[in-house]
Amino acid sequence: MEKIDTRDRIIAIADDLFYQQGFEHTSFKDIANLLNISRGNFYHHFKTKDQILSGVIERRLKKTKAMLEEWEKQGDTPNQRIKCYIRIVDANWDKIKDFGCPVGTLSNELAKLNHLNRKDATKVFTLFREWLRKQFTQISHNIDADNLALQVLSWSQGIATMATAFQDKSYAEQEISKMCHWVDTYRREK
Amino acid sequence: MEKIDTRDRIIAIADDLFYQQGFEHTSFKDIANLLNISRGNFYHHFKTKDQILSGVIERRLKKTKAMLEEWEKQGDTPNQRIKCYIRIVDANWDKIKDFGCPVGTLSNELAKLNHLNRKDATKVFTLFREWLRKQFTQISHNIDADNLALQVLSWSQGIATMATAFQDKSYAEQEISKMCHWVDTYRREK
DNA sequence: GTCTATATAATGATAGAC
DNA sequence: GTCTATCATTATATAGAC
Repeated sequence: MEKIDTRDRIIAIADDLFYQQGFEHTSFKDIANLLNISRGNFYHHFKTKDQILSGVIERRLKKTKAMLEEWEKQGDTPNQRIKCYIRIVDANWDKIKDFGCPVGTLSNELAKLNHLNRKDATKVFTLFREWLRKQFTQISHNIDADNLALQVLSWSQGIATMATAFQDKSYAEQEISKMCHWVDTYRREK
Repeated sequence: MEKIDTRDRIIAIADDLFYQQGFEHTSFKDIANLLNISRGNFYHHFKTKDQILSGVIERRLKKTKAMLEEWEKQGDTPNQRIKCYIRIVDANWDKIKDFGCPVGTLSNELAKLNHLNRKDATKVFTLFREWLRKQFTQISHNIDADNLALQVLSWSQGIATMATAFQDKSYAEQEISKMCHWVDTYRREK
């Protein structure tokens, strides 16, 4: 396991570039240059560019699952855990202001391309959605947890899009603190 | 004025295609096929593809201004006028669920491309923002009208992104009605 | 103003040597 | 597993006839 697998390195670089440049705008040449490998080498690991996309989405699903598990450990209460999600816009501000949310922007790009992997990209959203739903359920069984999960996703996506358009960090911070306060209006029953 | 200008026809088709396929994914060939003109003909009207983008953004700015003026006539109160904006997600649902919001998705695409016209695309957002700010100011001078304008934009963008990802119309309708109700918590002083 | 023909560069993808 | 050709296609863009 000492040697880093080329396939994994391709996917890791493609993940970054698909996020920062968009899927379609990223060429094999871009990835090859950053990895110092030849373009022909790609086709030993992937038959098509779409397969790289599949690999990238798979990687994002794995990373997201790992992050959600980490948040389970970090937050003692469901409210705290939900706030872990809310704060990622602030934590990743520098990237979001330039490239948007990686989940939302890929979803939008693949929608326009009518791409076969569109539904797969949505799965990343679904991971967050179900995790958030689970947290809200732990707060109370008398609330529409799935609906609240969607609201958190939606709110965050709005902030991310505004961030990319206007790059106003103070507005984002304000909205994030409002969201955190809003979450705490839902309290666990004793 | 009987003859429709080819330049205008190019921009109108490009406007649609940039929205539905993305700017970069749309080729001259795509536009030419729909217009039944030759590719070479383009360069009589535009020197580069970027100039078509500029033309499209200019067109969108004009159309947006016209729409905002129309809403000024339609709504008797600032609250009603703001709701004209809020309802466009519902009115354009069929397109938004497939292609997202034309303003937000172009803003995001040009951000990733680090495109020279990125700031111009943001101007469409700014038109809505300033118009909404004006409406909120008419409701009351004791509120942060610009901040509320941003909130309306942000909220709508979140709904649009969720629409493209999950295509759940009932959720969108619910959020829209919540927004309308929220707007009416701000009332004009007598 | 519109067309055909063409230049040029880049793309995704393949074949085969090492 | 990686490389160097190379192919076929597509893209933006140009030149010049009509």
